[in-house]
Formats: sequence, C-alpha cells, structure tokens
Amino acid sequence: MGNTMIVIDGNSLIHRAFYALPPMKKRDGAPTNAVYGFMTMLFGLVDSYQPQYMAVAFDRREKTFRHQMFEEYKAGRRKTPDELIAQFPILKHTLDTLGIARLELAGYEADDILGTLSHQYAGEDMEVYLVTGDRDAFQLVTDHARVLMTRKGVSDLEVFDEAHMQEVYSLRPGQIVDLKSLMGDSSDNIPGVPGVGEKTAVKLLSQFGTLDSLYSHLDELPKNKLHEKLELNRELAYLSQKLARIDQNIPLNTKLSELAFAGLQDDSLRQALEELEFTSLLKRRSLEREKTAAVEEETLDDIQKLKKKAEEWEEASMIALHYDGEKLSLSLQRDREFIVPITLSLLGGGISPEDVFSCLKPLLESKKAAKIMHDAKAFLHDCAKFDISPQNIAFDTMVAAYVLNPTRRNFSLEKLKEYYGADGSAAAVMAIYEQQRKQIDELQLGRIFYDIEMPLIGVLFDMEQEGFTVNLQTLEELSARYAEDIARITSEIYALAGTSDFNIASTKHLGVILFEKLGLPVIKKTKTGYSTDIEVLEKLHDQHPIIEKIIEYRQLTKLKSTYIDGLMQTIRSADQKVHTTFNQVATATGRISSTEPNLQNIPIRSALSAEIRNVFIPSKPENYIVSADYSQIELRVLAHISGDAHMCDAFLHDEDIHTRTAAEVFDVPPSEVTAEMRSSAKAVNFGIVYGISDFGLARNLGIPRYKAAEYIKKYLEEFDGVRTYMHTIVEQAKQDGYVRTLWGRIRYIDELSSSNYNTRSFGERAALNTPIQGTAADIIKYAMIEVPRRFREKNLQSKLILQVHDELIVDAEPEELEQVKKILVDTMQNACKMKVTLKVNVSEGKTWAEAK
DNA sequence: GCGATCACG
DNA sequence: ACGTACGTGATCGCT
Repeated sequence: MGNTMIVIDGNSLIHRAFYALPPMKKRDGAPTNAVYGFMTMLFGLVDSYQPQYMAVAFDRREKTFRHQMFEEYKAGRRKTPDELIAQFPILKHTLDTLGIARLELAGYEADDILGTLSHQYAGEDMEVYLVTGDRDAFQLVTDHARVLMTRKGVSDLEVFDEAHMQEVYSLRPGQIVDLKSLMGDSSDNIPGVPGVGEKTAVKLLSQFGTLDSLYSHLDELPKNKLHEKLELNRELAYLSQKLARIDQNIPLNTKLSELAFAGLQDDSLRQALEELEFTSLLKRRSLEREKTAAVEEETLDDIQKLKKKAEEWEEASMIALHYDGEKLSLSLQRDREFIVPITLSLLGGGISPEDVFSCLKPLLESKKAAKIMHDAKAFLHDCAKFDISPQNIAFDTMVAAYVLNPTRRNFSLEKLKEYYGADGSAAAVMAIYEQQRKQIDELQLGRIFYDIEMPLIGVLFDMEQEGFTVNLQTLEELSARYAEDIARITSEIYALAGTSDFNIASTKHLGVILFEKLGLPVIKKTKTGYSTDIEVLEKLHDQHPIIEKIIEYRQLTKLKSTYIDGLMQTIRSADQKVHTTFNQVATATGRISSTEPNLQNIPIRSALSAEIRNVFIPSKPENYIVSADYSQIELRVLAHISGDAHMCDAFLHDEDIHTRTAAEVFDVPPSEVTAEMRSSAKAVNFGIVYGISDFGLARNLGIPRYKAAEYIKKYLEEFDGVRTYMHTIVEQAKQDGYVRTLWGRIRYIDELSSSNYNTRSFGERAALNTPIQGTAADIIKYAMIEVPRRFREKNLQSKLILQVHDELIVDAEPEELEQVKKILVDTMQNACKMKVTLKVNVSEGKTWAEAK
C-alpha cells in the first residue's frame, strides 16, 4: 500500500503568494495575503492527496541571503518588504498549531531539504510531491517524486512528472541543472553563460544532452558568436552548474515519524484560522463556532430577582463577571448571560450601584465560586468602594492575553472578543477563558500565569490601594523655590543669548539661537532639525557660558513640572497619598510599569534628587521607609543563563563584578583597577546585557570606536560563556520566532526575520536582552507575592507599597522593622535557585531619600 | 497625535 | 552597506 508525502518549499510559496495576490485589508498585527494564499493552497493539497507525511521547508542560509540583499541593493532594486518577512513567523506558528512538521537547517535552503527528503524517501512505497514555485526543483523529478509547480498565484498547481516535463520543456530532469548552467538565473544569483538564454540553452541540450557532452563536442558547433561565448565562459558555466545543483544529501536528521501528518483536525484548524482571523476560510470549512445560538441574554432589573439569582450563583463552581460602569454582567456558560443594568442617575432604570454590589457581596466574597474576569484589578477597585473584597479570582482574560503574547498593543475586552470570536459581556469573558486556558497549557505558560501573574493581581491592587504618603507642604515649598530659580536662570539665558524673544523650552527656538545666532557647531540633527539633547549640550559645554545655564534650566524645569507640580496634582486629598496605577500588561519583557504618577522614575541620580525623594514619607510619623534592592540581578541572571564559568565564579566569591570586568578588559590585577577603569567596565557590562555594539559603547563612553571594539573583544575572550550565549540565544530565537525567560515567559520577536538590517539587529538585541530582563522581572514578581504573604503569616501591619524593577519598598511599623528587613532579604535572596546567589541590600530611613 | 527630551531600572 | 545599546512614562512644543 503506497504512502504519500508532501514537502513544501515555504519560502518560495510565501514569496509567490505575496506578489501574486492583492494586498489584504490591514489588521492589527495580523498576517496579510501570503499566509492566506498559503493556507488555501495547503487545503487543496490535503484534500486532493490526503498525505500521510507532510513537511514545510524553510531557507536558513544567511550569507547567501545577505549577499542577495546586497546585490539587490546595489542594483537599486526594491528590498523585500517587511510585511512579507513578517509572515514567516506567523506561518511557522500556524504550521505548529496544525501539527505539520517544519524543517530548516542552518546553512541550507528549502530546496536542499526538498531534495534530501525526496532522495531519502521517494520509492516503491512512497510517492513524494514537492511543492514549489522555483523551477530549479525540476531536477528532483523521478519515477516517484513529482514537482507541483505554482502557476498564477499559489493554489493553482501544475503536476510535473518526467513525461510532462518532456512535453513542456523537452528536457529530462537531469538536464535542468545543465540548463541553468547555461542560461543562468538572476533571481538565484546563478550567472550562466552571458548571452545564452532559455531558447539557446534548450536547443544545445537537446542536441548534446549534457553540459559535459556539449563542452567535449564544442568543435562540432559552427565557429560563430555562440561558440565564442561558450568557449570563453566554460568556467562560469561549471560554476553555475555547481550553484544550480540541489544538494540531496544534507545532514538532515529527521525521522520519518516526525513527518507524520494526521490530517487537518477540526480543533487545531479552527484554532489556527481563528488566530489568523481568516473568517472566510473558517466559513468555507464549516468551522465557525456555533454562534448560532447567539448569547442568550436575561436582564435582571429587579432587586428581588437579583438577590434570588445571587444566592443560586453562590453554589456555582465557576462564574464569569464583567462590570463596565453601566451594567454588571454574569455568566455561567459562554452562550448565556445575565445583565444587571446599573442606574447612574435618579431618572434612569436599573438598580443603584449600592444595591447591586451589596446583593452580590456574598457571592463575590465567597471562596467557593471561581471568578473569571477581564481586568480583575480594576474590578477590585470598584468593589473596594463598597467595602467588598472579592475572593477566588481564578482567571483574568486580560492578563492571560498578555502572558500569551506580551507584545500585543491592545488588551481591551472588545479586541479580545474580535480575536477569539466571542460575543456578549460576561459570556464573552467565559468563552475567551475557555480558549485561553488551553493555549496557556499548550504553550507551557502555566507557571508564569497561574503561579506569578494571577496572584500578583491582588498584590498590585493592595499596593495601589495603600499608596505612598507625600509631604504636600514640602512639595509646595519646593515648587515656589524652583519657580524662583527657573525665573533667575531664564533671565540669565536671555542675557547671554542677547535676546529674550524665544522659548527656551522649544527645541526649535533653541536651535536657532545656539546654532544660528551664536554660531555654535551642529553636533547632530534630528528628523525635524537641530538636536539639542544633553549629549549635544555636553559637547558644547566649553564653547559658550549659555550651555551650562540651559542644562540647569532643563534639569530644574523637568524636576518642577514632572516631579513637583506633576506629583502634587496626583495627591489624593482624602489621605495625602499618591496612588499609582501599576500596569501589568504593558511591557514586552514581563516588567510592570507605573502611571499617574509614575513612581518608577522618581529622580535619584542627580544632586537635587534627594530633595524630591525626601517628599516621600511613611504613612505614620513613627514608621520607616524600608528599601530592599537586588544587587546586579541582571548580570547574575546572565551568569546563570549563560553558565559562564568566570562570571559565575566572580559572583560566587562575591567579587565586585565591574572591578573584575575591568581587570579582564584592561589586563591589570584587580587591585590596580582605577575608578575610571571600573566605570568603563560598568558600561561594558551594561552593553553586554543590552546587546552590545562597538558603536554604542563608544558613544556611551565617549571613546573611539576601535577602542570600544577592543574592550568588547577582551571581554568576550574572558567571558566565553557569554559569547556562546549571545550566539545561541539569537540562533534559537530565529528558529522559534520567540524567546523565553528562565521560568518560561514568552516574547515573540517578529523583527528577527526582517530584511531590514536595523530592524533585524534590533530583534537580535531584544532576543538577547529579554530572557535577562524578563527573568529578573519574574524573580521580583515572585518576591512581591511572597513578601506580603509572610507579612500576613506573621500578622505584621507593615505594607509593601512600591516596586521599582529590582527594588521593593515597604512602609514599616517601627516594632516590625527588623522582621520586615529579614523577610525582605530572605524572600528576595531565595526567590530563585541559580548557579549564582542573589544578593539583596536593605536599608531604612524616615524618608525615601534616607532609605539608601 | 507625535517627536524630542529626560526621569528611572 | 547599513546605523546602533534593553525596558518604560510624563511633559512640552508644534502641527
């Protein structure tokens, strides 16, 4: 009984489809035409051949690729558009979902994989079909291997066996390589014999059979121009032959079982098409979710009815809830929901918010029913107004969407409803939950989602609720004083400029004054004009006394507008505290962010910063601000992930890592490392974590590029494990399209497959940095969950109030101070077992400035 | 709404 | 040949 195997040239098909099909309407991050074309082609193939084995091959031949790009660039041809390149990771992900093997091998093209597989498996008991748009593949045709060539678009395939080739090209498969040797192929960078085109090449081959035979019988040809060209370009012809021949024996260690294909399963196909938002394909394959029984809706606008229902729901094991300010919606199953309209004015219908919330209080506070919600933290704030503290919040669809893909822009329920094809309100939350739960399992994101992000929601809520007390009076004094200072400097600047007819805060005006009126040299430009940033000003510092004043002006206005006046506006009058909002779904790496006010960028580096930090005080006069921060957490994470022996060694001996780095980079014993050397080494270490370049390091240190390159070279010689890590993580990321942290948090990096050098380089640096920054984020998040848990366990009243990426801030009761410090250090240090130890520094003070 | 700038890790 | 460190948010001026 014969089997069938289909092997598809992924690169060739995507290219074909992209250029053949009209562009699709752009959607947020969604694939466009090429993946669509690919999928329709795939369906056609599976339906007509019903293969038992299937694989899609991709190019992994960087040098050739770059070379081609360069050639195209020189020839002034358009570069491959980014939208095309962006389709590869999407396609790869879809293939994974569909259970179709995808193959790639560093150093080889998809062609070679097609060749090797057909060579390996085509035979009596296996018919192999090679799907491509590249006519090179004709050389692979045998009795049991056929080529399916795309024609007009991609879903229309022409089957080539030996007979059909003879019919169309009058050539045997074996002659294809020789054909290319003669005629060349510009798209593949095969030169061929200049002046010989397809017609001539076919004629020569039908006369002589092979290239070898042609050259050994060259004298049989009339001594004309053609003869001369062939004679002259013999070497080029043979080089072309080499280039045109597909390698059928590449070291592809794939077992036949890995290529097994069980057909398109409804479940995975539906998931794939939904992710792609290909609704028309869903429809065509009759895979639409049963939206037929659209969400059944029951309105509960009577308080007695609501009360009765709420009692029933208390017995449920799971309930989805959604509150949008106008109505509260509840659902036990994805096709049915209850809507409680909420009165916003005396005139409107519905039930007052007080009544609704008090009716639902027992349900919300019951530990029995697991609550499924979208943005649970916001709901916790709503409940807090009614003195309700919901329990057993088991799943947050907003946070789940973030964990599944942190680079999404929009996590609104509306967007998720579109994405998951869900309807209604709480019913939609329920439907989305059912799908996300599976996705989290499949992508092995359970640890991050259930053990970190879900418990973190309540911790962040508590921190937001608690707030950070600020000294309003001091802020007012600072505001007045800074206003005077700014006024003084403003007039000094006007005097030095010789005019007061410009706005110092306007970079446009300032540029005119500095570079036109005062004639200072232009250091760099922005898109819109002269750059006047701090880097430029520092370079101009010695050239004019106005520069120093501008730097001072900038600093003072920044501090005043953002950190004094800005902060003052966010103070809640009820408690004289600032209550930041933590955004749990903001960053690509897993960090949290802080807004209104942002308490994660309060000044600390400058001389004046202590004045600002002194404004932040404990909630009671007798309390302390305790700050505990990780020492070098990112470098320690790097040491662990890379396993670099020297770096691990340095940390295990608790050496100063920057001094150690300096000793290696500058080739001196650690005892002879100067402050300046250490500071340069510090910049090198930062650079390593960010994905270093000699240019970047040179700019940062203000040294020549060659010197920076030397530093990096010396660094990587000593820390060889880091070099290996940098290389392997990027390779891995390019294969997978994503990177993960130590605990499995995922980040897809589409930029890695870009044809644009800058875009791709950015992707490489992100691939390198994300596991480091993200692992550090995972670790401190774990500590954030554990610290308040231990406070509760010991019945402590001290409160965790802030996180600043590698630092936790606690408002501590005086009698709990020592316990608090101990819990902080112990929890943070032991949050993650690694090859190196984590180190934590802790200190306290009567203000945030003193806790250092 | 966006670019430039600058505050933080 | 290409331009360059990773991750954020707030404020200002300007279109």
